[in-house]
Amino acid sequence: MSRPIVLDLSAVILAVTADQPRVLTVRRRDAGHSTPDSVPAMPAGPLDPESDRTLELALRRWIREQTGIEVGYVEQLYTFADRDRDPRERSGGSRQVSVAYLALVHEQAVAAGVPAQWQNCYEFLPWEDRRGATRPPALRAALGAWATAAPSAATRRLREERCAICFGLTPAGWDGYLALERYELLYEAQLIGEARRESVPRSARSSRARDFGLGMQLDHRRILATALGRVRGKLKYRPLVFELLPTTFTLLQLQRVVEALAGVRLHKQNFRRLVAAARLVEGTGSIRSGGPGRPAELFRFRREVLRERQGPGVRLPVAATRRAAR
Amino acid sequence: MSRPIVLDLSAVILAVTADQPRVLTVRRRDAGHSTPDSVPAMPAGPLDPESDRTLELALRRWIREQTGIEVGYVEQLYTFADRDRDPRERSGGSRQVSVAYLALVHEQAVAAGVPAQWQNCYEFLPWEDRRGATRPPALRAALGAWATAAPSAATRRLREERCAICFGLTPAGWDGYLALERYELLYEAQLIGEARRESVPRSARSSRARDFGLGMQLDHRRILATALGRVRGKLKYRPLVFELLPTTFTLLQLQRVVEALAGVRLHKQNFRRLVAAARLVEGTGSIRSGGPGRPAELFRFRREVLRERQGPGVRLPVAATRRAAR
DNA sequence: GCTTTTTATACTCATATTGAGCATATAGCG
DNA sequence: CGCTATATGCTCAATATGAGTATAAAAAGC
Repeated sequence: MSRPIVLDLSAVILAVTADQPRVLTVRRRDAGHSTPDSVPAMPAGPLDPESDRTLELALRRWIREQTGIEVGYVEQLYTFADRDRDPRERSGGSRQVSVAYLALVHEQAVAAGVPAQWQNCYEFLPWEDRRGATRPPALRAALGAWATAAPSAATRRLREERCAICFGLTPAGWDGYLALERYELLYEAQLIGEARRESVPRSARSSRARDFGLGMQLDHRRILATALGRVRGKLKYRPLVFELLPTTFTLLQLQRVVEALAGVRLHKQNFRRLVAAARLVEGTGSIRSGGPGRPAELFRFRREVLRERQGPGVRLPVAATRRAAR
Repeated sequence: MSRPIVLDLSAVILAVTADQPRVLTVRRRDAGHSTPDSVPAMPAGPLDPESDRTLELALRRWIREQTGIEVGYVEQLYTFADRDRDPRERSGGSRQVSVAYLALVHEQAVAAGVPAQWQNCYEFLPWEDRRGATRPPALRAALGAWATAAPSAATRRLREERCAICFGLTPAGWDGYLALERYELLYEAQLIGEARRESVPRSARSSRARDFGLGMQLDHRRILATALGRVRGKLKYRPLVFELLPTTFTLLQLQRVVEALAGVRLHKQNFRRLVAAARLVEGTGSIRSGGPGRPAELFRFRREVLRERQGPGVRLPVAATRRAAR
């Protein structure tokens, strides 16, 4: 019989806390991984072809077992199956296929003793956060060097064009949806640690190459980039944000969650006009004070919007993302 | 060792010809299927975990072998893995997982002797075509009957609400993107032949239940619905249409392809204003005559639009889809 | 040759949406 | 009180959208 297939379920579990998108990571204790235990990974585990009726049920089971957390909204992301994406394969093991899922939750405490941890998504993909001045300053230079190092003038122009589109240096501006394209560009440019870890024996690794952001096990950072791109795209036409918010919230809370995911700042007055016009939310009458500033009204999601509007979501203004590109 | 996993690649290969979206189907000759050979299926074949480096390469290999056609644009759609989605499993076989892909091509002739065939997508999903008066007239009544037959008043209201949203009976109008939701609704309502074929022994099948549209093998119609929804959504923010058009085309050709996929009619003058304003195309100067009417200028896709615009695509006007709903 | 039909393309116009501000209200704090 | 921070209301110009009208240029029918 031919080499067997192992089908893994992996979960990108996202929450937004304190204006930051957070991802739930585990420190895997499985044997067989060549990467050290200290490298974070997504919760993941194999499908049991006998007893798991659906992929989603298997996924929820693994999440529960590995993190103790119950997830609500879940959606399938992508299936990763390139050969040698897992070093276990090279040592003659089975073919490792991974079906990745996206889950959205409110951040909840991890039980004591469970080796799971919430981490800021942008620690792994720092170039994706365009809200402040915190993006990696050396990135642009490194990309320029990569383009210059092209073997031919034509390749060089292609590389420059790709960089310009991916990083918003064109009139089109910054497009949050392209998170995966950016990851793959940086991977090709050897600016992602995993690119070297997987293709070169440990001893021969180029020490000159650098890594922007923290690394993850296997291709889990690619999976995270896929998830981020998907969320950013879907935000615009599905009411996903509300999965990440408490049942009642202020408009600023809503805006901050959108901004955290999209990675850009928005114009406050226009944002509230937008959600008001789209009738995405309704006031509850009650008011939340406590912090500084004038107290804000609490709102809740209007489910009825699904009946009233096509593609109900928070359409991000393009200009805001154009501004962020500067 | 536990029951093995077989990973299939299946391809929804779409083209648009004569104002109709077409899908490439095969008459499978494999043994082991309980469905008769005359039922169409998508091209599909198992991943060879030894020799197939990536899923996409395996997919292209299977498409070539089964249809003789070379596909260009390819994108992963979804992974289907529910238990018992394939009757081969029930007879103690391996777990059947299928990674579905979408491919876009220009319709090309199938070589003689190859058991592949182009068919109109809307023959399988007739309710998805809202361009004319051709939608199944009895569908609405059948859905109404299903809602009425609900076991409780609450369930009934839920069913009615789902029908209204899915079939555009609300102020939100018709949303082409919801193709999969509609399929699943009809499946639940026992208005899809496959729903009965799979859950009930052949002898006990309800003869009263009906099927709107032609059936396909296994869950391939569900996969087709997934593909249609994906194309319709992505059309709006990616220049997918041009994969289906020759290098030069008239604006009416472009509009007809969009309409065929979206399943709705569009306002001609506004459509050309839209593509002109988005700078998606550029005139070639040459002119195509031959048919009736004033000759039209030939246009070509402007690749540069990727640098200039965010989410470059054919944003369908919502109102057009609202009109179609009436 | 003239009319009808069919398609292409230009232009109009009222209305809606967007981007960017200004202005004012109401809290906590030193 | 004055300062700062947030909430919320409102304006205004620039664009985009929906729905037409008008005219041009071909083929087909007679």
